[in-house]
Amino acid sequence: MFEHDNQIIETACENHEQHKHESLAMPSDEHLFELAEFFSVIGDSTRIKILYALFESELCVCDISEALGMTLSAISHQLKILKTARLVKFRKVGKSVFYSLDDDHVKTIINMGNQHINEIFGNIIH
Amino acid sequence: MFEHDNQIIETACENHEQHKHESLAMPSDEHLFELAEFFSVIGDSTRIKILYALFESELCVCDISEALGMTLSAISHQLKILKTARLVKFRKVGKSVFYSLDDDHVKTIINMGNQHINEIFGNIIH
DNA sequence: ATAACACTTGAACAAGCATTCAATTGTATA
DNA sequence: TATACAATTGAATGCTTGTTCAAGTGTTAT
Repeated sequence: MFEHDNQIIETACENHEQHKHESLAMPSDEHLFELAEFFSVIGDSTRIKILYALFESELCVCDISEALGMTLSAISHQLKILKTARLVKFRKVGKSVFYSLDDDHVKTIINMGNQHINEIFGNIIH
Repeated sequence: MFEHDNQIIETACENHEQHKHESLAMPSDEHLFELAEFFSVIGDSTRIKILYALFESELCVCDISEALGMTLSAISHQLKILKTARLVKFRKVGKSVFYSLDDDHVKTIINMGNQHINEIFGNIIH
């Protein structure tokens, strides 16, 4: 489960009753890594802005670039990350490449994030 | 909304019909930043592991350190980030500090992340 | 008071990452 | 064919960030 092998843990605490129970609920390190990676993909201002822009409609790279006020290159790099994470898909039309959400429940996850932020900061969005 | 001011956008694309509609749905930069920050807090393996450990029961720093096979210092630093993001709360008992989830719907968000990962990779967790 | 323990903190270091720049690919048009 | 345009790519840069290390705080026990 956890790799204690090449690390020295400095503890002699004695409140360890339910350790066996915890281990049962903990997914594999591999899964945990993928989970963390997914959240870190949407944990970036630029990428969240791109996703928000795509909530409305599909857009070409050029459109997104203009909407966010960032260079084509910067957007393209971020789209690659979103593409790899399977959050966006694309279709080519002539010179343009149109991007859209690959998965509708990403919207749901982001909205739950909104809910959390609103509870914390107590403000209303858009 | 977006700061186009001190950036040069290299585009002359002409597929710009629905820009006014997009702007309506886009939250403020400040909100977007907080949202991204929230997701980046749970977008780290160590912090996700800590949260998973706390799903079961409240734990002292020492317990978490042992469960994850990491030093007290490393865990303490990460707990500070989780504390600042209001994802965990704590109570002091003698020498120990017991941490627990501050907000139950973080569990829901993480489980939605699990759902996404499972759809992408097609494997079943724990 | 002294020692031991649980935990925190700040500085330092290395690894990771977002943006920029320059060059390149591929498609459409003159 | 040559030019322009949309988009991608890779290297370089600077910023961010997770962990370690060493020192410190506060609490309990001897």
